[in-house]
Amino acid sequence: MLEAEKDQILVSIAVSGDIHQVSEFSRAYHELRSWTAQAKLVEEAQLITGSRSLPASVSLSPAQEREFTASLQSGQDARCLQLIDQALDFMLRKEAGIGQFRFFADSIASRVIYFVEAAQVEPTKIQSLKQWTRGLQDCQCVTDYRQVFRQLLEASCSLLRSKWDAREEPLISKLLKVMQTQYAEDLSLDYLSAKFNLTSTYLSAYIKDKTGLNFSDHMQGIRMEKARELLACTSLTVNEISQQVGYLNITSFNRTFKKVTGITPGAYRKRHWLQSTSQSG
DNA sequence: GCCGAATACTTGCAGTGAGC
DNA sequence: GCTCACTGCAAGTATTCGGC
Repeated sequence: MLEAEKDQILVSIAVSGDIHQVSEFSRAYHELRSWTAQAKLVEEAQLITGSRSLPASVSLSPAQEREFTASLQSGQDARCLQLIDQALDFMLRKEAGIGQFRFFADSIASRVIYFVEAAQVEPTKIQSLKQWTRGLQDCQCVTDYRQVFRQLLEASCSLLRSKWDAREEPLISKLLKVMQTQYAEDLSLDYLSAKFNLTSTYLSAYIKDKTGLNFSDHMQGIRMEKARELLACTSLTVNEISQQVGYLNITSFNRTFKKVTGITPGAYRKRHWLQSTSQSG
């Protein structure tokens, strides 16, 4: 019997008369297991007759990873979920196997737990978070994954936000608040260091030490999130959006946007528009 | 914990060209 | 004509490292 999957699937095994040794059966069993891991994440029944080719990459891109980490650490669960949704959509489109979905879920969950532990949240609260991560192992469809990720990320970000707000790190909490509210202005490390009576070099190192990310990474993450929102939900020109999110120059905005998302602002808007029209129509 | 100097990186400007 | 993408270059800014 497929012990690990006994609660989720029912398997009937017919043994060919050609198999005489236990080792042969064992090999067939492991082959079958690898096939089940390659099954598509769909709710309808599937007929699996052999191995199939799977998408090579099922993780966040390096830029998405940086943004996910920045959003997680600053307690922005909505943006974290957006990135997860994008990744799950991509995996669905590429017909990733259920094993790849599990691997992706495990890697995200362990990263979330790592950062919550690094923030020195009380162990009892971390234990309750781990319940959500265990829930990821029981997901049967992409809707399940979205739901469990939502619960996990909302709880984790809430813990991280309250940790900063609990005045254990009052300075970093204030800094993140300024960055999140004044991203549209010409916000520099010099401005912040003057505001908090520190040198810019010390402040730079302090932000990196406390959050794991640089000042630039934080600002970029916040600005790009807002830019995506404006591109998707408004008819403002790219130039207007670049100014609204704090770039004085559209060239810098275009360059940064492409670096972070992999596509230009115009292409992003077009793609979002195509997706929304195909969903509504 | 904090600072100064060197280095690395980002930004803004100017210019060009493609597409509508 | 307008918007957008792209490039090279110079200037400005952020990061890192060694030291106090």
